[in-house]
Amino acid sequence: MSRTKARTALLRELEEAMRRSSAQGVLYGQTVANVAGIANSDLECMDILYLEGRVTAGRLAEVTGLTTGAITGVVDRLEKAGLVRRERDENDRRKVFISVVPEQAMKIGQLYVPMQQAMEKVFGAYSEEELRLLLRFATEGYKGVLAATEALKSLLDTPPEKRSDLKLKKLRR
Amino acid sequence: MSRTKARTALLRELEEAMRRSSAQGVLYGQTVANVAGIANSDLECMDILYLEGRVTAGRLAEVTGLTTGAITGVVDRLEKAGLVRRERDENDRRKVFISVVPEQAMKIGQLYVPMQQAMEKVFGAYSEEELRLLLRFATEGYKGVLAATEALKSLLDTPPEKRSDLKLKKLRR
DNA sequence: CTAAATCTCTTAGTGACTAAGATATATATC
DNA sequence: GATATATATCTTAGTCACTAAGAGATTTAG
Repeated sequence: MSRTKARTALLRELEEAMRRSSAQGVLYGQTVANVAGIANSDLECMDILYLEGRVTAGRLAEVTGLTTGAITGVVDRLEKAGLVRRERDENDRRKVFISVVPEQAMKIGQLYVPMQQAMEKVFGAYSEEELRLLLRFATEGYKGVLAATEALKSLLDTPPEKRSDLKLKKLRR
Repeated sequence: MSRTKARTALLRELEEAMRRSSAQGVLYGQTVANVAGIANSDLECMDILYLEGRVTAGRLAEVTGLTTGAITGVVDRLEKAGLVRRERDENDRRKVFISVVPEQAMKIGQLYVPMQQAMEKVFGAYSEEELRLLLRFATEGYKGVLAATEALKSLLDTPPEKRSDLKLKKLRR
């Protein structure tokens, strides 16, 4: 019994700690956007472009969950800031590929240096085996949160009379 | 050397996994706000109220980094939704305390159930000792990110000519 | 008692977003 | 090959949460 209680307390602490560090991570991202002088969504798109390389406007809309109209605005701003370029696909001229301008984008990359250094320092204190445990946890955690998100979204498709009587708005993705 | 390389690769994977799960966590929060039919900041304030209990409008502005004007809007919306109540401080009648209406707020709490279940399931696969490691990591990680955020913000106070030539906007916190 | 400080709210203006539809191009059908 | 349908992006009009600045209202200091 005492064993179980200790574990319960540990789990609560863990949840709290995870929440806090996650919230702080969000704040870091917002600060990066602020310092770079771009909107939050703009930074998110830069991130996607960095991960996926050359990507169409429609794909950005898909991944971010924004409308194509909003993406037009995002790309306009990023282009004006010299961070990305629009390139029409020569095979399918309806498509517009967005690609980063590496020299400019690198300046944004610089803003992640403090974070990387902090993380290096933290990771430095762990053995390789411990790091593997952390990796396993991060991977499983991601899957768990993804599943939870889907579960939550599916509430929206449940007819309202079968749900709690919260006032609900349409979800936009 | 091969040892070092393996570790480097592990670290990269870890960073990537952390980033992904963190991004998914943000998405979960946005989904909660969407399902509840309130704005993101409104949910953040509910969160603070839940953690800190009865809190003044000014304190909400402080913690969220929003202006007091924005908080007036947040509280207006939350009050209209029946989630919080405004109460004037009888000792200092300039102050307005905000407190949650438990019955209504509980409905929002329900929206975190899928997440909690997912997390329980993930945590279930770990021994108590492993959980302690995760807690240590989460705690240290939080501190690291916090420090990194401060370091990044301090760039803003550095005179522009000593910084990279990024176009910068004023930060708002 | 008056001046300054503190706390919230109001006002005017801005920027990112959505929904709906316009435009341009590509694909399928007869 | 012409016409209809589908696809990809952009445009337009309107909305909503936000900021900056300052207007009450009340408290604290001199």
